[in-house]
Amino acid sequence: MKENLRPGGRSARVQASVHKAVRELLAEMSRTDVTIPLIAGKAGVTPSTIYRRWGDLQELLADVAVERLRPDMQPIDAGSGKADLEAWAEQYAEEMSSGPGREMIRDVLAAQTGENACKCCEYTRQQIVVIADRAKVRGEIFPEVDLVMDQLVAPIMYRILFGDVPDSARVRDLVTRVMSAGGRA
Amino acid sequence: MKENLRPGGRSARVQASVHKAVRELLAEMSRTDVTIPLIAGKAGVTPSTIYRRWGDLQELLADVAVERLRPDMQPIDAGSGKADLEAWAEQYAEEMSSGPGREMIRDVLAAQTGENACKCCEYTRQQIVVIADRAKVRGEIFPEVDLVMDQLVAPIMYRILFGDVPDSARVRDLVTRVMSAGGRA
DNA sequence: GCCATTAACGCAAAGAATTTGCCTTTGCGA
DNA sequence: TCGCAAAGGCAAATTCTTTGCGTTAATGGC
Repeated sequence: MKENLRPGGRSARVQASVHKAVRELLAEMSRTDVTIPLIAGKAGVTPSTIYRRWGDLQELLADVAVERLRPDMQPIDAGSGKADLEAWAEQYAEEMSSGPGREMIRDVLAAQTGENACKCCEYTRQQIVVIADRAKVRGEIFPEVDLVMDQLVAPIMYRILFGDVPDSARVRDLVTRVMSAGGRA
Repeated sequence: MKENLRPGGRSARVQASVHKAVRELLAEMSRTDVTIPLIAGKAGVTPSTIYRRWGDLQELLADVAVERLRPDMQPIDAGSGKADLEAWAEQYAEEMSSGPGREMIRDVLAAQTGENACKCCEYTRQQIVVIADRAKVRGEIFPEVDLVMDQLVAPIMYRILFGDVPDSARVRDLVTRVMSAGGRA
């Protein structure tokens, strides 16, 4: 794979217009009504182009979803590691358990390629790393990033995926627990 | 929904033969090659029957997957709460991270109906409850079931879903942590 | 036990999506 | 500039999905 995605390339243009078409269609109709011929029409390409590049609708949706799941900013600085983590976790839980959030996660996980799911996990991890680094610079005690992934991110995501939306109180509990459980310099 | 599934009913027969056909087809070919007409042919029904009952392939696969994810036995008794949990968690992680295991989870999560995912989570929870009850009968200290779900099951599942297969050592660490973290009578 | 009711299925035709072969265009490097 | 290789357009063939209508099987009242 050569990943011919230089800004001016034809591949890049096609990808951009197809992604844009998907985002617009998802915004204006139900996910189950979106089809590849529809996307192709809106994007100004032929369906066969999409089939050849993405294989099927599932993969295309996963591709678009993972892009939308990329954080668009650093976690806000709330003054301390715990406050940072609390603020971040609440926002994360809220975004991910919203209708569109759940659909994006589903799209990412439903794709055959595990690659997109990895990316998605990596984005989250990076956010935690930023918070952890900030805490370390302040000289605070902060748990290992892996511990936060296991004890905070994983439970939030598990509940969202398996039917039970976590509320703010529970998220705060999780934060408190992870902060007291594995702290170290 | 009336759930006309008495053993002798026609609905029950159709469901059984369709499920069986799906299981057999999944065993002998790739998931992406399985189609509804194929299943219908093998099950001895017409495709329209399947479309009307399940809606699409995704829902049917989810239906079959959740059935296969139902535990077929109680967690083994290894002598103590911690040993029970360790044995159970290792087996769970292994089954779920195997190729077929991952596919079943994906199928369940990819379906639009969250119902199947809930069931799946409930099955797991029940297994933990059994282990917890057994520990309590023995007079042992054992953590709350919710805590075990958050700190053991969720991390295992998160890693499986988002690309990183947990090995035995990590599973044991998780068990140790949850046993020491939240123990109570 | 028999008949009316209704939900589910089979069949087949119509409609929509997917695959594929072949040709053209585009971007890249010699 | 030219040739090469990768990607896209087009259209035909195939396959899947939807739907209307008639039939069958299970259920409940009598």
